Amino acid sequence: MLVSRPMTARAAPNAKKRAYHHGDLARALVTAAVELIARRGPEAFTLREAAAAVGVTHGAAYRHFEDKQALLAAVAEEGYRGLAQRLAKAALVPENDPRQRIRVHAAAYVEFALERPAHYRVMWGPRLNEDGRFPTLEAAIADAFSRLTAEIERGQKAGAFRDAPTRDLAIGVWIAAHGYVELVLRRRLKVKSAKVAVDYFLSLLEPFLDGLCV
Amino acid sequence: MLVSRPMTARAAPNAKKRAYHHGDLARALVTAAVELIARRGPEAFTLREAAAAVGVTHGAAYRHFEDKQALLAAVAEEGYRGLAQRLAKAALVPENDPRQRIRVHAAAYVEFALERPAHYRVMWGPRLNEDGRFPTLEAAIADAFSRLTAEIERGQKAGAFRDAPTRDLAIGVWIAAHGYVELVLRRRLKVKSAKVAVDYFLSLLEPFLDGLCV
DNA sequence: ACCTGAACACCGTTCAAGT
DNA sequence: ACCTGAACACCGTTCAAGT
Repeated sequence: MLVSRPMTARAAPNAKKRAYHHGDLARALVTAAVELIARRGPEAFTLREAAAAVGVTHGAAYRHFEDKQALLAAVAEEGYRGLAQRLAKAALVPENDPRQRIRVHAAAYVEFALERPAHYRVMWGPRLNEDGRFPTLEAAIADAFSRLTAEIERGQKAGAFRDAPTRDLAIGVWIAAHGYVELVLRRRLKVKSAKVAVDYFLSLLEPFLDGLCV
Repeated sequence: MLVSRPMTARAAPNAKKRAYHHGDLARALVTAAVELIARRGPEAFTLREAAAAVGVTHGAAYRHFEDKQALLAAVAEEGYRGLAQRLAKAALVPENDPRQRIRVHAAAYVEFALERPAHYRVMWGPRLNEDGRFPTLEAAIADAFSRLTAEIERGQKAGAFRDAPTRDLAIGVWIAAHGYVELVLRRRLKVKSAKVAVDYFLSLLEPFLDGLCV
């Protein structure tokens, strides 16, 4: 986790210690990386460009991140935190029908991914799955996923959902949502707009929801 | 430096045009790429190493492939052809229950992916989705997917599946299978063996199958 | 402690030149 | 026509040196 420093990038109007010290270079690099990735895609992203974007030599990044993957892990982590927030917001809808609540959560997931396709792809980056190398990332993933589990549990407690392992049903929603997002992002499925994409996903989910509800 | 150069399987046994002509360099590069990727992962794969593996200068690859992506597209295409074959084999099971037939197809998909995780990841490579750049790849994808559609149609004609658009139900199976594979390959889900992974997937699919069947 | 500047060992891509 | 050899413009990573 990042330790707060006296000076942040956007504060200090007449700061003078910019000579070679940056306020919070780690944070600034992540922010720059998120923006660069959103603009030009994860494949085009380079450490050097991120460093240049915050006005620093590329070697400086290694004082804060072990390597490029570590920076990407931080980017992914921020993504999962945003996803968790979005799902938390979904949980606040004034709706009591458990089935409809699952729809709202599933829609929130897909919406989030399609709003930031490049960032979402970093969240599934190939080098982010090395056994326990990025524990805070794993925690963020678990936290986001727990929102789905909590919602399934709610429906089960209300007696609306089938009596199967809660976690398994939550994974069922997750694989459907993620699989769908991939099909769209990889253009296996052409969609005219994000809204159409979300509605179509909800229609695909209907058989599962029928099976989910008792 | 002596590099062994395996002739392609169907090439002339005692061809002598090795001077600087290769029998079928395009094919050989794809084969070498598939093997390298399987051994060291898609991220570590380089054009130069593939060229070296077949005993040719890296620049030579450009006589046969426009760029690295074109070679990867050929690798992906071969993957989808293998997947289509596997699904075709699944369709031959002596089983008439439509629901069980879908299980067999879904299991075949996941098995295939987990047998060759690196190759499977190339099949979903980020640069393979550019509008119509690789038409033969797109055809191979469509062919593989059509096996799922055909199976859903079969069940619908038998009156076993719900009366929803055939394609939508097939996509439902696809997103579940692909989403699940991703969770496993990206270690979001830990599985002890491929067999356990397949069985677990089938259990996750049950709610969908309940909703699919009328 | 934090960053620079220069180096290193790689890449993908291009292209004149050979055969 | 097909391939080589050398070049080009990049990468990620490392590290002595500056402040």
